[in-house]
Amino acid sequence: MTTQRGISATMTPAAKTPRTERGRKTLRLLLDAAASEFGEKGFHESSVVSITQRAGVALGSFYTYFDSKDSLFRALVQDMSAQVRTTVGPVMAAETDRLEGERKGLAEFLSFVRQHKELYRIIDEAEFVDPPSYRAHYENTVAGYVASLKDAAAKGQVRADVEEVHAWAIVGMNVFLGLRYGVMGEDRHVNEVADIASDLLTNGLKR
Amino acid sequence: MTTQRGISATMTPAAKTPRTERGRKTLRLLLDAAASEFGEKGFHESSVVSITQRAGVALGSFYTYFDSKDSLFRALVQDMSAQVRTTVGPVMAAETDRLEGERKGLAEFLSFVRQHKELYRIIDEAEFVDPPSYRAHYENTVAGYVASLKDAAAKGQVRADVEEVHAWAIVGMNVFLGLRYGVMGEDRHVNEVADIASDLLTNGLKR
DNA sequence: GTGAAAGTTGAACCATGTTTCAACTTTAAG
DNA sequence: CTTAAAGTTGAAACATGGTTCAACTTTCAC
Repeated sequence: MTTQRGISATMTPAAKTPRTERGRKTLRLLLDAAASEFGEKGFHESSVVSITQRAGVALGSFYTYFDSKDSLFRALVQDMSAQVRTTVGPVMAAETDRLEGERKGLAEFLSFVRQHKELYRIIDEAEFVDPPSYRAHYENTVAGYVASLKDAAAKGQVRADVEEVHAWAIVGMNVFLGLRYGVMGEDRHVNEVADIASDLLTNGLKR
Repeated sequence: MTTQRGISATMTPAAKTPRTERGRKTLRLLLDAAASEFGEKGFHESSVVSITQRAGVALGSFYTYFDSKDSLFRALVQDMSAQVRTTVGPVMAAETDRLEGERKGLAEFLSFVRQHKELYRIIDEAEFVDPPSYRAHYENTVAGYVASLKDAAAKGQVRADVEEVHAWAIVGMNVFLGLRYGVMGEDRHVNEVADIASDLLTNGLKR
């Protein structure tokens, strides 16, 4: 479940930039350890001590790279939010038909969640630990949906009256499907779920 | 935002039952104070000291009624979960047509959330403080949806193939609409949102 | 009225965990 | 090589806040 990744371009000064190779390595160790720890125990049950132990680094070293436990969490949320966007976005955009893009996008999202359960949980907890990050994450997501839905409407691919309410509804749908069929259990095939949801979204519930 | 309510029948032994009138009054003071405090600050920022201060009761009295801060939280989640069900359920059930029931139910849910922002937030945090309660809350909700959708399908009111995936999708939709148009902002009329969502759910996105 | 049960009180105890810091080691540029 | 900057270390200071408890007050059934 450990995510091997570098320090992305979107990583803000939440983390103090290391100057040497050794420093970069230590920072990455801390970030990966934190992702696992937060994912398993949640923010408040996680401790800096335990994170540094996981990382195989001394307690004091933590404060070479982060101002506080909170600032580490903030860094992680931003990193993860960006990861979701850059993973799912392109898959959706690649499709010319918006509804087909939605289906493919949901399948990709479910796979992503299954591979990154810990990161998914981190975003959820941001609602309480760092509300602005949480809001920003969903507002960004929804804004993207509104734009792309209006675009599709102009092309006649979906109904003409799409707006913000539809976008929130769709995002909520996807988030809960991710929670149930990504995090809570994997008792359904990703494509099966995506097909059913896509059909519901396209044609509605009426018979 | 303070919810004046008695000790409901569904309240489990999480709280020690008081034997006198005076005791019942104190317990109610503590529950109401806790609902406000958890709603404003979240579980971990809330303290037993502060809750007892709000309630105008001595610190030690808290432990006359609850084993721990956790057990208080658990009592609150159960109480609130039941409140949502008993408020929204009947409104939905009163309608003979399932799709119309869904519209009315969502409108009722949005109103409920606006009046009980603090309780809504408490359920969300249960994902981290008390996962079993959280799971139970949504699994109960979804189970109810599945049953009622299958019932409607038998009557020919909705498509015949409705199943669990649809239910999770609908619940996710409603939860996010509640988050956005109930908690985050009230910039839309409850009925407007319910109408749009209901239309989407009935007819889908295709033009 | 009376006394045993119920309820109240808040200081003290205790556990946990964040943050600081001064001595020490490693790195890498010149 | 040399040495200043970067990085490391972990014990200790510090802060917070949950929980206990023994003395005290109120309630209410008889």
